[in-house]
Amino acid sequence: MAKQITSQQKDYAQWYQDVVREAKLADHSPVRGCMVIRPNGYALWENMQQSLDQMFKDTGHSNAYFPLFIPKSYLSKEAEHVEGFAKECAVVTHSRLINTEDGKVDVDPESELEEQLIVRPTSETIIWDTYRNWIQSYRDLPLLLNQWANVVRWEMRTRLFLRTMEFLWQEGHTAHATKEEAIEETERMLGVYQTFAEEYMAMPVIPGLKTEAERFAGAVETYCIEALMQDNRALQAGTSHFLGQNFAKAFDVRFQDKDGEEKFVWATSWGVSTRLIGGLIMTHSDDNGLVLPPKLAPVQAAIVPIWKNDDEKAEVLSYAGNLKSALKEQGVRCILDDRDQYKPGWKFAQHEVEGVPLRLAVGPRDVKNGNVEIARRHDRTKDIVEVDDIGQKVLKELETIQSELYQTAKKRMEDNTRHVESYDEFKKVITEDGGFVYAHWDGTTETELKIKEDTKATIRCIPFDYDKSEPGQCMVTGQPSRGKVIFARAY
RNA sequence: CGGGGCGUAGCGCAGUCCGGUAGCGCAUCUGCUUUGGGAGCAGGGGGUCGCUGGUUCAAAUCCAGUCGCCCCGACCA
Repeated sequence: MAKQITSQQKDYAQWYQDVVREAKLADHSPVRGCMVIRPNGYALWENMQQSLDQMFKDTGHSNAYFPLFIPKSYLSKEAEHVEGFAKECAVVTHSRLINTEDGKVDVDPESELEEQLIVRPTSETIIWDTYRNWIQSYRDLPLLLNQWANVVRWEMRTRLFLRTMEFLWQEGHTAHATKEEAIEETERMLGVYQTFAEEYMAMPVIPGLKTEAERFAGAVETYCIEALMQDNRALQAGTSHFLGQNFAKAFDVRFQDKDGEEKFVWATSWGVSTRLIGGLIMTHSDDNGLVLPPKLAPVQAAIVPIWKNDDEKAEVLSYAGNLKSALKEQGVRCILDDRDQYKPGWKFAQHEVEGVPLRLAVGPRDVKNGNVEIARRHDRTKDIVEVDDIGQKVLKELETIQSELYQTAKKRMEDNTRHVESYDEFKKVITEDGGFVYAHWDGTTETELKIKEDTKATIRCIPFDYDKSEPGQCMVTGQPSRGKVIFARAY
């Protein structure tokens, strides 16, 4: 039925691209590595934004906006930070174009900038430079800001939503008087991300700590949530960083504490991006196209009327109109697809490939019998139900779907999480099964890199229950290990 | 940056080997019939064949450049 979608089994990467295209989420732009987010994709992002934004507000944060351009010199102020991002920065060097004789345009060599500008790959530097001016006293703390923005990272290899050169995200940047408070904030926001991933995206995640090799450039600790995609590769879905006093020192952000002493502030930053859309696709969708969780679906229910002649059309549309009102009354995001130029079958297929969770079909038969046909996208089941109390019934269906999507995804993650004891076993499992693999590791970057080189697997995180797990010996070196960490091949 | 693939109508492609009026499917427009899982028939519109140069009576096709995009790897959210 699906038009142009390669099966997951045949070629998962191609399937992913096909779904993005057929569900009209995004197009490739004329510029390599950039994407045009189409209305369907952007509506999804808006719903994500809305939910997250509310959660940020509920935890005391305010939104602000910092500039796209960052003076080049700022990047050099925090040594590790610059090292992490230097290789992927877009640089603005000129400010003008001129017309050339052959009717084209060229950069005006005379417009060269005195100080070149970096297009932000992230905003720590410009924000901390600003915070210096805003923070003098402990009374100015904590400073809890977030911004919704685009950032640019000059990537070698891109994939729509998962890694593009420009992407949309939010970045929270907070300043605190004490280390403890900053760590608490880092953990709190990771919790927000976990809640969002699980309750809204219906995407189970494992929260944990990044190893030194995977840590954000400039952070003391990076916390993350890791999800497992249908092809058994891991996806870092969100990160929250405890920045210590690194940026405070680099940008000289001090405050006078209650005890009268001048101290550097403690910092955090945290972000999720349009990458989440990629994660959403690879968590729930199938060979028929996109599957969306009701809480984030731009359209939760599509009503498709069916008629043969004008008389039927009139009565079916009237019936369907009442149906729509009943759903709207319950706050269901629904559309009545009364387009005349498409046949019902075409509409069924379109809403299916675009991931609309519920389809309500009504024809003359239903009008006569007081029924509605309800079709669920995620498991492709259909039922005829009585139209009485349809609003409540639909709400209930949406709740069930949301929960079933989560349960299915969670079971898949659990079924693909394995424990190994030896390196041979590890290599076999990583290669043949993929998924999350718990194994003992001696805690050194050297061993981690060797494993990566041997198997392409990286440590996705040191899970939070690490200290509770059994000590053992590193599967590679035999050195003592405090507990098992989670490996996977990742996006 | 390596390996592979592709640039021909809005989209997907054939045509290129072997040079000879630029085609097919979908989409689009008009009309009629249709409508419970991507409708049928008839008629129409739409193209600097990525770009530059060369060979030739003649180039989408051959030759030499060049630009771009996609996929797979190395780096990364």
